[in-house]
Amino acid sequence: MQKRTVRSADVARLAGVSRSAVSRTYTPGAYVSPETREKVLAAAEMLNYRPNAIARSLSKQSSQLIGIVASDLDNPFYAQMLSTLGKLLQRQGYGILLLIAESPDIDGLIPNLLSYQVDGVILPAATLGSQIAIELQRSGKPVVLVNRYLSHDVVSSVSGDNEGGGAAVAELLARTGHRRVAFLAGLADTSSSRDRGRGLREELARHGIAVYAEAEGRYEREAGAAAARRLLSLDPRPDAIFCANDTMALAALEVARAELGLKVPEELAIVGYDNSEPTRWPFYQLTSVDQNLPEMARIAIELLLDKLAGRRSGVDHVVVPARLIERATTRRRSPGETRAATLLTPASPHP
Amino acid sequence: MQKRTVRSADVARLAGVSRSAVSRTYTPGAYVSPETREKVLAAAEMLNYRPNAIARSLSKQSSQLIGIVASDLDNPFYAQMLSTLGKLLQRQGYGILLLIAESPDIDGLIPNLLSYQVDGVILPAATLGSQIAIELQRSGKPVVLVNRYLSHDVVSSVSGDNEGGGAAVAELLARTGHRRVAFLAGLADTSSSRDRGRGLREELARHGIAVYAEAEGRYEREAGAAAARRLLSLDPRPDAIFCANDTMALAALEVARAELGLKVPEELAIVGYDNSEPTRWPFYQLTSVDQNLPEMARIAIELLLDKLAGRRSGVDHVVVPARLIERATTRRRSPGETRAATLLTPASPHP
DNA sequence: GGGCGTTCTGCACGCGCGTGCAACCTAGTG
DNA sequence: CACTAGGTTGCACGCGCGTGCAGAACGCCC
Repeated sequence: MQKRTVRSADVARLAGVSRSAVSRTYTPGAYVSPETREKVLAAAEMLNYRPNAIARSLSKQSSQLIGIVASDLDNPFYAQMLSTLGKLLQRQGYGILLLIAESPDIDGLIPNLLSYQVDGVILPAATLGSQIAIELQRSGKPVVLVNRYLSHDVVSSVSGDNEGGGAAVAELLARTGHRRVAFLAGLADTSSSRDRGRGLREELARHGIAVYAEAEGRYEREAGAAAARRLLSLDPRPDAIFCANDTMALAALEVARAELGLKVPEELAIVGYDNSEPTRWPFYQLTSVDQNLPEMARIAIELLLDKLAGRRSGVDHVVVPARLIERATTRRRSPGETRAATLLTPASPHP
Repeated sequence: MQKRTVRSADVARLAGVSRSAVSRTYTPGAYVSPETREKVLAAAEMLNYRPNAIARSLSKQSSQLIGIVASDLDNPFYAQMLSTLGKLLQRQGYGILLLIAESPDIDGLIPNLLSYQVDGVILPAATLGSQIAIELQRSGKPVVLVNRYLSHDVVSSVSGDNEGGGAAVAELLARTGHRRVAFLAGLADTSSSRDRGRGLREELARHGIAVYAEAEGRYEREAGAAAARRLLSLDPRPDAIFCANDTMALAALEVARAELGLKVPEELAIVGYDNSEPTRWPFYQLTSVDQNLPEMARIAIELLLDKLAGRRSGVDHVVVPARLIERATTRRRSPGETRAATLLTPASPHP
């Protein structure tokens, strides 16, 4: 049990040096003779001294804290994103100030973040109000958006190649003979959903095919199932559905199999997005698109730290390539197409 | 773009009052006349002033920050636990300092947490070294363990009623005529796995049944599947498997159905733990045990805040009742047992 | 008019640490 | 021995804010 907080002055007294010497011992690249440093460290050890980061922050005008605004942690993609971002930041010596976005008053919580003088902010969220990002940016702090970008070139971002992912899906579906391809969108006002749809549409068009039908499933299971039912009740029925995320794709798969008795992929192909864990489960084997989350996280951190270090200024938009992962809910390509297939068929998600 | 950080002195000057008046305006329960407060708020608004929480922390010797050590965010249970804890803390005006536990050097990161002068720490993790908790406790900060407890009465904790959960499963399996009940354990050195096993064992014993076999699946999918294969290759085969979490239970279910062609629940009953989302998916319909996560989170926060406010001292261990959720992977009770069944068959997880 | 209580304000110090600057010490050189 | 350069150290101030204390302003009553 710690009686009283140990200050650098206590260490200095015990070591027989000045407080400055203690401070410098803990400041990389400061002038301290080896002997002094030894004495200080010994005394610190004895007193169980830890520099007070709060005081340091105040003095140095930098908290070594990064704010992360998390939302949608029920979604494994964002949970893992948070975990990965956090690990990377920790390794760089940063602390993480976490803000859980609740629908009502995110705006009320952001100032709270700022009041702790975070050095920068990461916003990993497709569904977060853009207002926040702009406001943060205006406060002068480095901000990086993950998995969303703003049309006005105001805030830096890193996102997956949603358009490319959609296009890859279109290419596969077209080549394997589908002509009535439906799109099950996520949230209408997210760039991710829009771009996946656009990629699909444009690549299909290149093959002389139009998107057969569209519905919105808000990225959720129930809404996705309902949308799938609507799509599958069309006459003639779609022969393929591209869903803007895995959650909706799995729901669609269950509707198709259990409710309608459809054979997948023979009568209906289904493709998801995110390459989440359940896609690999034997009952599903869902063809999906991998976003390369680790790379997205890595780049987000890189962007942010570069800005902090003044190595980079201005606004960047980085797009991370996506990868189509073919599994059992889509038809195999015919042998004659092996070459094209090689480009897109992966062994492991990311080598 | 903020030119320079706005200090309380700037506000004071503009408002024509002293710096103290500004400070008191932002301190609930301090003496300020309504007119002064008005002037201050107007000036603050004009300058876009936000009190510097770092400086406040230093001065008040309290950071209003709670440390949360997160691990296993891939597990939806812990992801949601983090989310819930975070929301509750935010509503109470606390900030969250997040630490992602990485296997190698958690011990190296904890001091980092402490150096930011967190007011308290929450450790939601079954697999986290107990050493850390004890060390934290020794630093004099309030600590609450979630979903794990230490045998020595040293650190406060809140956990689910693992023993009761295991017992409820035993009761169900015994009543529905099973005699060869296997236990698929999680990690051997976690209290959660041990207690679930003990509850099962003791309640089965009360029905004159011994646990038929045991295996360890480390709470993971692959290891769980392997363990399930081992259990199911016994002769005679178990007629029920209780798995220490849903992940392993789903894996076992797939092994049973897809690899061995077993009919569930006719030939084999399977029960999981956590009542996670996939248990509700139509393909699985897994009987499971709900831990009442929201209640666990609520109590964890309550314990911590009570300690912070000095309303509670000493060590508490709170156990939150668990609830058996019967679905399609276990047999229905016979009509004669309706009364007993009512006790345990839930409509919704928690009313 | 004087005394007193109430309400509010400002002063000044402290929270724990970083760091520019000057002073100090040592060794080396002429 | 005098002098200088280089290496170390300590002093003192600042980071932005909270708060005890003394005093000011005001109103009230005798």
